[in-house]
Amino acid sequence: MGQDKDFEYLGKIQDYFAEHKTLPTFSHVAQLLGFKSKNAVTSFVARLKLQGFIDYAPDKRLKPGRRFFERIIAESTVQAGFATPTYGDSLDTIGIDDYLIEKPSQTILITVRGDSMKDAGIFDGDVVIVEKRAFANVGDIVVAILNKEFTLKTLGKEDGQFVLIPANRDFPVIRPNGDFEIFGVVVGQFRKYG
Amino acid sequence: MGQDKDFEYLGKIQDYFAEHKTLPTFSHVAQLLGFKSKNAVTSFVARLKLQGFIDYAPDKRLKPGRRFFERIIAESTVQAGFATPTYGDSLDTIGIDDYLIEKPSQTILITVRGDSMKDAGIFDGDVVIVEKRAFANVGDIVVAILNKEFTLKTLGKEDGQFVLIPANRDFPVIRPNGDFEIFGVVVGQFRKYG
DNA sequence: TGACACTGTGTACATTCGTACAGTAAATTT
DNA sequence: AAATTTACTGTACGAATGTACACAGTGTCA
Repeated sequence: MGQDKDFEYLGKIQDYFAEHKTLPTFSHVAQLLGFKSKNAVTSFVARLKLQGFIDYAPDKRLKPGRRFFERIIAESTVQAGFATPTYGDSLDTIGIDDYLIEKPSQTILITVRGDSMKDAGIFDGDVVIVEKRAFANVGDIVVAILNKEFTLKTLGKEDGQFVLIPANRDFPVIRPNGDFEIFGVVVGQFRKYG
Repeated sequence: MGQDKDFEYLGKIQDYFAEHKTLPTFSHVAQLLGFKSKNAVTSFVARLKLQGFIDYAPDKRLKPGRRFFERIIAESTVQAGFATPTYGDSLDTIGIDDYLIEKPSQTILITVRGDSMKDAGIFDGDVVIVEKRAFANVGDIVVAILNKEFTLKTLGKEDGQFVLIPANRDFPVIRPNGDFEIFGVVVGQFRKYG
């Protein structure tokens, strides 16, 4: 199938975008993919456009289509392993931003310092995605304002009183005497290695 | 200062990018900002370029500069707290993808099943970002192919032999007798709550 | 085998690009 | 008040853009 080759080409264009933050011109695409004619690009682009990977800007130049940033998620199971996925497979495919952030205007990113949420898989240096709102459920990981300080803890309840529980045995459960405020709820987390 | 007006203009251009995933041409910028001449754009762009917000693509068109996507990540410290960032909604959709994925075409996402990397902060259901390559350093978290099965472990060395170390005391260190292959290296991880 | 879609080549072309240069009007400096 | 700088207008222009059309090679399918 030409499909496979198109996806190989798409990969190169995605790499170009990752590097330059803009899509190449027709001529550059031709150069990038080894075509000797710009017209080869025209039809190639038309194919990708049908599938939503590439689109046209108001001025006919190329711009990323709605699926351009999508990524394939493969399933790994400890025992069974997984196969290398391709676009053809009907696996979930997502853009990470869209997946993690639902309400951009109410969402902020916070780099976490300290190990108090270590056992919840939130390490020093991780970034948490926080949706700003005043209400949370027991069990949610929340950003709370306590004594005018922000802190990241799991929201719990003891004897009808809300408590803030760290996910690390070395830290104490906080039982706020006065009141505290919920700044937001952690809806996601990410980490970069290296 | 003209500075303020420039930033106001920059905001409009960032909005344009958020919508179109590409920067406008000089003519469109003029239109967007209410200029009647393209040349007004030339000098305006020159100013933003000096500050690193906008750059030129290989073909002289505009592309986002290194500071264009500056995302507002607040720092949280356990004791000191953090301040609410000012530009709440300038998180663009490309931000996280771009941060986590450097080589899109060689990168795949894998949903992790099992608790074998729990102590490394990789939980059941988390998604890891894997850059496909055959070589890794000791200490890297790798996806290895062992007995035709894929597995996620930390790469270690014992007596000059590579070993695969799970980040969970309940799992054994794997000392491959035969050879194993490195499928890729984990360069990032993310998780969604709720 | 022949018809026919694909994929890419090569040439031609109107449109649009970003830039150069000359000029105006207002703000800033001296 | 004169000189200079800044911010923008307006026209002109070579270069590069994306598109159109004719054509060649390859594989597919009846």
